[in-house]
Amino acid sequence: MAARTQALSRERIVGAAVELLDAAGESGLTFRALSAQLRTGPGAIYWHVANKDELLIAATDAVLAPALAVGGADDTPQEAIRAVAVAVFDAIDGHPWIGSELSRASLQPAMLRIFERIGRQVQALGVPVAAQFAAASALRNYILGVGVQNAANARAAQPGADRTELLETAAGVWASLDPGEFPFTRAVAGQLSGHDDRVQFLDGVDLILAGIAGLRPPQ
Amino acid sequence: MAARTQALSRERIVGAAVELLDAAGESGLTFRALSAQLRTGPGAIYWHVANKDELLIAATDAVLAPALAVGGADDTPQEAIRAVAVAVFDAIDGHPWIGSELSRASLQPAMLRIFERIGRQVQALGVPVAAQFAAASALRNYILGVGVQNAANARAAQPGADRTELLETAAGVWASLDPGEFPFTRAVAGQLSGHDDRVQFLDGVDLILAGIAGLRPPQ
DNA sequence: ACCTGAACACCGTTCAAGT
DNA sequence: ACCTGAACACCGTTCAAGT
Repeated sequence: MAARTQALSRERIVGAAVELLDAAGESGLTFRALSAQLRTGPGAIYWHVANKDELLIAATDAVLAPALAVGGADDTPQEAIRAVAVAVFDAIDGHPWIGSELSRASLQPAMLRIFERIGRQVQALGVPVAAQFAAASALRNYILGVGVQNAANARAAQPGADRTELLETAAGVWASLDPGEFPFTRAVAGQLSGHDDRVQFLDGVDLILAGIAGLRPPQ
Repeated sequence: MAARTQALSRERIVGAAVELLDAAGESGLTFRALSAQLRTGPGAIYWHVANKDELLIAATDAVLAPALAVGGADDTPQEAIRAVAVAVFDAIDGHPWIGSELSRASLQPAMLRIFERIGRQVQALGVPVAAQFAAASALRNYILGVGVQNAANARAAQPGADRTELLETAAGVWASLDPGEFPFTRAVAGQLSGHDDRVQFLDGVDLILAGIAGLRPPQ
């Protein structure tokens, strides 16, 4: 069968939006570019999607929802939390625009999914009910903070750069700061360029998990 | 002396930008609105500021730098870290646009200031050198995550709403989620509307501080 | 019900021309 | 050195008109 123009649908629109965002970043997604790729007019998209915000939220969820389907049934709660954290980290690494998008709407489905996944494991850890909300929030906020930070790093650099190059650049800026005003930041600049930020991200998760462990009543 | 048109300057431009952002949010800052308020043409601003990104970074730093000048000399490291965290939290509460802006550029001065302040206190806590970077990063990432989240909440609601109203709205959404898919989020929805999110923010800081305490070698 | 594409009301940014 | 403001190259979104 010959290739034929497919009918427009919300799914096709969201899929094309993800492609544009991956290929050209946040500024690459315009209704004109999107409608050109879909071989239609810009107005057609509005029949399936209310506006650009809704499109961005849908694109974020389309990438994150499958990424969050990780972790075996026999994981410990700590392992399951690390698995969620790594899934979000890697999704943002592969699609930096997600990092900025997650920070635009707090009740978007992707954010709720992350919170829910973490919260169940916090329950499984035996954290008292009154402290579960704070514990799950702390983990989610940390993960969101790292993701946003990494997305900003990626946006600041040239499109092709990988994480190692980004860290080199940041290390250079840190090392050139005023020693009187930024002694600490300068002192740790060396660690920045050598380290694996994925490992350090998980160290931070473990730090919070260690704090959460202290919330558990003595058995 | 009669009021007279002041000469344009970077400071006046940044000050007017902060006023516009506070009054009308991120979408309120345009070069046309800004130049109208400064009684000049849009092109004049470009003599003092390279572009809109630089203007936003300068506006963020103009609000955060003085806010970070808190804390007495006799604070414990923990107290000093909490003071920095609260300063950032309150600055974002009063100027929600800062929350989004902080997430746009990782090497901007406001972000570096926060990291430096926290890092010095982490040193003072006696954390081993090799772990200082991870500890300071974890705290900064958590603070950034909360700030971004709160800014998103504020943007989602009507301009006048205070934090209590925002939480009520979120609690309503959470309570209406599918029980099969979101049991944890639904279960804690009740805690959301009753609690003080400023207190809970500090609970999260304490959680990380507790984890960091475990990094200290036994004396 | 769904698509078309011109038109509207904006943007950030540039730049020749002024003082 | 600094300011002016028209103009350029875009945006998101709407809507009459089509099928």
